[in-house]
Amino acid sequence: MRYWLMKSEPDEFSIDDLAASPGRRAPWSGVRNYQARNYMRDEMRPGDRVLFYHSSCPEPGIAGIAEVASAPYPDETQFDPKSEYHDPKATRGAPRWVQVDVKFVAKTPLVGLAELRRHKSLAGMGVLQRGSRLSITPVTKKEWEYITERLMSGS
DNA sequence: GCCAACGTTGGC
DNA sequence: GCCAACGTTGGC
Repeated sequence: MRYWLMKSEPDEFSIDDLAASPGRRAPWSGVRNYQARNYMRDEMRPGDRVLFYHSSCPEPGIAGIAEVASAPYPDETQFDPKSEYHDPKATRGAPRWVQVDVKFVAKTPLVGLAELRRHKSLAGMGVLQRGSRLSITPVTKKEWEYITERLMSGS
């Protein structure tokens, strides 16, 4: 099993939105970056654990935990001319973008970006790298345990 | 709103 | 294949 961090703008789709989705699950659509797509397509497996990160908002940080709940499959929005995620170069015969389903596990006390930066053992995390914009990044087991056991416990 | 950093595009 | 221009991300 692997661990991931996935960014979402809470104005668009928050951890609460995921919790309120039918079956507490939703497709992670709209990824339009090749590296992030490749993570979903090549490396994610159902059951992988996800840190749900809120970005571009007043309090950026990890807001909850989710789980990968499907294999990758084509993202429908790429075929839809009316979607903001439409990709004119994608065809059903040769889809370009994929998504996975993600399932709600828990909402947690917010672990803010400044808090994450405070911990040396998290300094290698993708989301903390200078200029990092990647919406999906791998998380190591050690980082996962550090965050869930030490930064999310109690409070 | 600003701006640094990054990814993508397209002319050559 | 290079690289300048452009658009986007995302923290502040």
